[in-house]
Amino acid sequence: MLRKLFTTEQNRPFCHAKRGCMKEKKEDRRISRTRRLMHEALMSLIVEKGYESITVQDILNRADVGRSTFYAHYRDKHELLFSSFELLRTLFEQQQQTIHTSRLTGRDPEVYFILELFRHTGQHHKLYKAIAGKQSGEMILKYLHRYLYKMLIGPNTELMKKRKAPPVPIEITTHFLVSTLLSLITWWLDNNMPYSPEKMDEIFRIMTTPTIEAAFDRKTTTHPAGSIKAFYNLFVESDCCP
Amino acid sequence: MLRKLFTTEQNRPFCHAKRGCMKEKKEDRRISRTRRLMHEALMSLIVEKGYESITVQDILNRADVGRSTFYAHYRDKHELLFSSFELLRTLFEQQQQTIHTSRLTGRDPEVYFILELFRHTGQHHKLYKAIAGKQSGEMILKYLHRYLYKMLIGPNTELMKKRKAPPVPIEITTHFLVSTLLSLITWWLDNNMPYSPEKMDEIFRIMTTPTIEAAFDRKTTTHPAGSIKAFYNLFVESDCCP
DNA sequence: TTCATTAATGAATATTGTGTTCGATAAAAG
DNA sequence: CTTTTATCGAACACAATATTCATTAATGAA
Repeated sequence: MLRKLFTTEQNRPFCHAKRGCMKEKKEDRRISRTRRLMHEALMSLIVEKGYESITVQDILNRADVGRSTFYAHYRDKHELLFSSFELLRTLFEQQQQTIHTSRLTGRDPEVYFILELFRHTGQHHKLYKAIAGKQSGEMILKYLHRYLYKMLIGPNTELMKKRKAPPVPIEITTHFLVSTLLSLITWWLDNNMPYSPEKMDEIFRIMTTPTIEAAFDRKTTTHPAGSIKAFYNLFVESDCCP
Repeated sequence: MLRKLFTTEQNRPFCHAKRGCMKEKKEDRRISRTRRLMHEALMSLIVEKGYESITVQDILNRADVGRSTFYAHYRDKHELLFSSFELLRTLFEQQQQTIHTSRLTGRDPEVYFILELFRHTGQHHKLYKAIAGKQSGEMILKYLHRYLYKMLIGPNTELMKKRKAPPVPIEITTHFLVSTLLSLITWWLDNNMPYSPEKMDEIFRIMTTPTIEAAFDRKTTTHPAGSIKAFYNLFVESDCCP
């Protein structure tokens, strides 16, 4: 029975990571092999001809798997793409976790978030280019936007609302920050990463810091560095589960 | 013959505007009527159920035209959407033209570009929401990005490159500015335009002005207003034809 | 008004892509 | 070795796309 595949995994077909899975069930080699093949097929196809124009048949040909096998794993190609993204996301969050715990002493870890994001993106640039580059689909970009929004700013909106009457409404500022970050990442990927992650991190700060100062009430902070620090403090510490 | 429709128009099926068309050929009323019906159908359908999920059959039902009629005009629904955007674009450019010629004396017209863009967007917000809002397809957003890029900055890149060694590469700054503008517009539309075009224009300046100053070499301009002015001077005067 | 032109019609049809089913096969686990 | 189960592959139903062509009717020009 094909459906058995789902019944054994109990409605969580994409639990690739160890996050939350106490029992490290050894996955059937055939399953991981098939999934890997399909992921690789999708990624290479996106780079070649763009996400939208890919058909399931293309994926089957490239991955060399049967039609029924595909639908045993994913409902459609969107779900396949989504699960690719989930793999990267959990990987990044694990790396974040280890970095933060190993840096208990030393300078504030919050400040490194953007840098780590660029590093991680560069590390897996082929995958990220497929997912977030020119050729990707709208769906995943919107999802990324929501994800970064929640990850960076969403849960801490209350903190930001305490400031009285900023010249620019807060929703716009947050929307703007996420858009800027996302546009920097996609630009970087689509232009074959001409600068280092460190440089991109620096650029992000140069471009957003003055805006943050201008958008929030400048008078509440005497030292400009204060507002920047306050903003970066909002970054991590969100238990976001989209 | 249905194909006659295209042979008479000689491979430029969407020459609705006068731009470049010297001979004002009176278009058959049936053609413009059919196209109008299909445009209206598409726009209302996008607002209702989102662009991606619309089928050609939906458009046919809503517009009440025959299947073959649709394909006589447009290759697919993408082309229909694209031609809708073209109508708005030429309308905006005509408005810009008349505004600029009527304001020969007075303050610099370049500065009004963003404001006029917001006003025009607000004026036709239903159409723009369909085209650029949450429900639209990604295709047109990417096209809008390219269009604004060319319109605002692209042709004048040489001018900007004369500045020596700015702290942020110019390509990134331009990309950033277009992304900011686009994200402001889509945010504004998706949130039912809670602020006036004037306020949005102000917000755009508040958010981008400090970045422009930071991204370009601050030391080359003594007066902050100078660099802003220089930037806005780059805006208009482009004969962009995407 | 008349008349040649041509856009629109609608029904038929080929084509493509999606998603499902099921018995047979082969690989993995125990 | 035996049981389990993921994969195969071919068939199928279905939905949507895109094309065709003879017929109808609206249009613009005389």
